[in-house]
Amino acid sequence: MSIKNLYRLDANLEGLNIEGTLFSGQSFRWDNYDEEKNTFCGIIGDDLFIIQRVGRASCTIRTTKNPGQGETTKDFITYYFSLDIDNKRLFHPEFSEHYPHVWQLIQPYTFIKVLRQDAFEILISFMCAQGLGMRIIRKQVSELARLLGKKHTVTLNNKPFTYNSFPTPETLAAADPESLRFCTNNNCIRAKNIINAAKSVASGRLDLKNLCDPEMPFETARKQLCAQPGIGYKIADCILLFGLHRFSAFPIDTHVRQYLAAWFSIKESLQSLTQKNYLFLQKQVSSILNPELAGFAGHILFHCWRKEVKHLTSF
DNA sequence: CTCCAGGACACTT
DNA sequence: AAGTGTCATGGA
Repeated sequence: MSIKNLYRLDANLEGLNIEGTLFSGQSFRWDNYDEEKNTFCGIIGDDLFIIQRVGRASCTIRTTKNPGQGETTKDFITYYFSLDIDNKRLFHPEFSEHYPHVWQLIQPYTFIKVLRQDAFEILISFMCAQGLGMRIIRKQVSELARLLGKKHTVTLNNKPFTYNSFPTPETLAAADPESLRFCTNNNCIRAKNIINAAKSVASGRLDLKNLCDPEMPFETARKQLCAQPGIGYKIADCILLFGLHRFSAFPIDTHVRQYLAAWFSIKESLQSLTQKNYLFLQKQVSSILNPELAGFAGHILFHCWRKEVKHLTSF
């Protein structure tokens, strides 16, 4: 295994709330880097990223990533952290008048970015997310990487630092369900579904690049995802939002249901979440949030609800 | 022991 | 098509 030297990139990431962004529960491969203060450590593809906050609006990034052809590392960061999206567009101007209490509460969270993450990694990660807590989801994802991902070692602070990439579709497709269940919270059905999805991607039957293409209608993309065993509307919407960069996708889970009822007085939100009700709630949301970026905005509400109201700390 | 955690699916009406 | 029950499993 090769040891690469990290190089330093100074980037002015104005308006990027790093802690909120990385711990908002959308990415399961970012964590605190305990050796340095205010520093976060993430794995994107084969590369390690160490991001340290410097002052209020700026941070230092160290990464193993080499600038690709025609793309600088800063370009990549801009894309990955969605710095091209102006968060002021997320909420209608009237929002603060209609929901002053919510508006006040979300102020510290309005800088949060939805990350444009790798489609396959997100596909599998959110398949691990049905009916489980955030902590266990993270555990599953890191176990998958540890068991089947490519191992890398780099020098960090003059010491070797080891991390694993997320497994490729081919590797996961070839995995054995009985051994994979140790990565899926001991759930054999989930292990099977994940292998099946990996096979679909590896064989080209499920073309993630195609799903990512804005030319493909949203509903068509969602339908293709839901055709996979183990993926319903909710997980499909998560994949669309975080992995396929469709910021209109608005996943509704137990927390979203709670805030839809508490903050926006949508009483149907407390009824059972049937498919019909799920779609009905999404329709209601489209009249509250900018439909084009509803999922992006929803993620800010999601994070704020969990932290400010539920006082949850695990992300 | 009970309840909850970023649901999905088969099985009735 | 729409509603209801069942499955699954570790952690608080």
